[in-house]
Amino acid sequence: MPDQLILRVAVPAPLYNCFDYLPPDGVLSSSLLPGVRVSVPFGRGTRCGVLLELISDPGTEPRRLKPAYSILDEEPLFATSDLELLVWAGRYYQHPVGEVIANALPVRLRKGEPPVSVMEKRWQLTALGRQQSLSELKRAPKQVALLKLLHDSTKGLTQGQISNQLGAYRSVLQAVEKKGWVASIDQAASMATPAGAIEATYTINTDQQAAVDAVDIGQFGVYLLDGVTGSGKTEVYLTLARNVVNSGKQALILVPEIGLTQQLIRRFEKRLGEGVAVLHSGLGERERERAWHMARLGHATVVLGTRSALLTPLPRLGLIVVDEEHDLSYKQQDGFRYSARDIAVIRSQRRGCPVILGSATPSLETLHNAQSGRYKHLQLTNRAGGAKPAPMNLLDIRSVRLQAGLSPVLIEKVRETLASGNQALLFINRRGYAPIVTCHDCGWIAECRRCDARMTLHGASGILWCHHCGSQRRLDPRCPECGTDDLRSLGQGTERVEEVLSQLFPEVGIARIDRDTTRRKGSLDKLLEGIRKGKYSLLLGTQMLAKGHHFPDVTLVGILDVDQGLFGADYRAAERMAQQIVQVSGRAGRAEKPGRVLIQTRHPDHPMMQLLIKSGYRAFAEEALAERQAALFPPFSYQVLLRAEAPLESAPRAFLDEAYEQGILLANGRVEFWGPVPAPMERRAGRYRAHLLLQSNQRSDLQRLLPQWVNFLSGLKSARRVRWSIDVDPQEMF
DNA sequence: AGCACGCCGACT
DNA sequence: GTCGGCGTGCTC
Repeated sequence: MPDQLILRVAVPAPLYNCFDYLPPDGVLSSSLLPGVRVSVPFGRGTRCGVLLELISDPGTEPRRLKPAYSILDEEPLFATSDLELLVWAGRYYQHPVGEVIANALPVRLRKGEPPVSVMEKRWQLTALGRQQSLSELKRAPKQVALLKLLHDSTKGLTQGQISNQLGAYRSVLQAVEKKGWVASIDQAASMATPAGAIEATYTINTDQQAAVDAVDIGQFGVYLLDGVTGSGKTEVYLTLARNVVNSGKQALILVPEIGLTQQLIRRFEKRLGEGVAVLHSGLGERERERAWHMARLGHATVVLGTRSALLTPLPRLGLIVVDEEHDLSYKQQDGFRYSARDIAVIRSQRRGCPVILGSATPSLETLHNAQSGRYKHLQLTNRAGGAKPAPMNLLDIRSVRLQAGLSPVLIEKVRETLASGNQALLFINRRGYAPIVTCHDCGWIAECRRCDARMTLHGASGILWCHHCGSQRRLDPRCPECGTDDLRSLGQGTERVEEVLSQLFPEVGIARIDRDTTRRKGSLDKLLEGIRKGKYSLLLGTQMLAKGHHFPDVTLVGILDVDQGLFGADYRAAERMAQQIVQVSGRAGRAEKPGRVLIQTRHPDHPMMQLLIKSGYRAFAEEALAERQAALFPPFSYQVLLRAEAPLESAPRAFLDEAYEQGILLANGRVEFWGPVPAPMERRAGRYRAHLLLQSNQRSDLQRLLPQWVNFLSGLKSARRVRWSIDVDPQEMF
């Protein structure tokens, strides 16, 4: 029997193996290239997978193979090295390859639709065509009309434009093309071709220059770019990206979800020219796919995007930047639970190019790697123009009468700030009007029916909203327990603070920035624009305020409710709180207008807080790292979290108990098992949740265990009664 | 995950 | 007699 080519296809399904097929009937083997999409029969239906590799060994395959239906792409969408990275990521995070690869594709391509064209063909007269005298062409009036039309256009015309003018002209176009009088050019490709080296149109300071010089563009290296807000990390990114582009390579810039504003995009486009492709959720499917193709084809020289942009195929990748590397949005929280930051490091290593992790508040993992010498530590110490970091002070609010969470001292400071013509920023990490609604008579509290959580009141008028499952209901003015109409709302969210502020400062423009005011596309950009122009003097919002945007006229930052972070449910709570405080504080002030930060707390003596206030983030981080080391928590150990949830209360536990038994057996004492335990909020959206935490000093111990364990788990009967998932390097425990 | 097959309760 | 419940098994 002659060798038969077999296609190994990554099919999107929650199954851990690949599937083998015979080539489609009548397809040339030259079109069977790894990286093309393949339409295949799967179960009862049809699916669109990606060809991973060709194997030529028929003997090892016992089952009957079906032929694939068709090859969907003329050229591979992924290079072999891109596929290898995705396969690696699937193994590392224990997620089916087919779904990992599907994650890397724009939605339309995932569904098997033909790729959108990036080539906008434009037709132009050739030199020969220009020489033709039209009067000699009396017998071909249509050709004359076409040539005349093209003669009058400078940039050439698309097929669509021509048919708009002249109707059906396909055959005529072909005829004159054959004569060599007209030719088409590829617009997309020509647009992105750099006209020459991009010039440095700005100057950077010596700190920034030193950071740029320290990066070896030619080889792999991880660099922590550690610089306070306003120290100009973006200038460093821009300079490095420019150098990389000028050497003929591509730069990939990742930013947190909320950090990708119109302002940042314009800045990159202005500096780095037309080769910038932006990938983010604000784009329509076709636009997004077009940008993706531009990157894949190498036409885009800079790719700017959020988490998923990391998976974009890039033929000439020469630099990856992960801005605000501590940001949690780099970790996908469902499905394929990957960390774009961590895969960025692996991708750079495989590619042999540098990766820059930038942050004013580096994650403890990254800081640890920098201290141990695995990452190179670059520091930007000076803020632009010599601005000093804003001093932080604690406001003891024990036994202080608060007005919507604002102490009299803070209100007075806000008043002074506004009176002097500056802006004030208030940070409160809670949206809505009030987090608790209770009956003053009987003590009833409004709770979600599907979660172990209280409902948040939205709009003083009264809609109760569960922030965990999204369910809503009207607030009945009467207590459902005792019928009294003395319901009261306790605590405050951004809406109530805004209400009180507008009473206290009726003349002042207030910008509230939270998920509710920025839901619509472009509304965040609009608010930021208003702030920049001075339309608003009081800025109020949740952590969205802490990300990426700088407000130079803000001279006072007030943090309202810092205490929840001090005693949070998981061991990362303190790290997050510190990052948040420093990030928010960094929004304030500039050289000639020093800022000031006031933090309200009921625990003014908390040692970690004291350390942060007095000595700054680095000192705090050192101490937090020492604590982690003592407790052998990450980054001094590695974790995997097995989660399970089900409508039936006993189901997750039953599944996790079996998982535990087998896990212990497979681990052979090299992995610690914690649990199973109920999740911090056991019931959420009507499902009971529990998890089992695995920890080890060696990544490899966990990695060795996982494939067998996951295989065992997928075969469990009790697994059918739950939704379960594996989270490698979990960031959040709930 | 989907989807079909298969074996037991209340309906025209 | 059937319609349909979801337990179980499979997807090259």
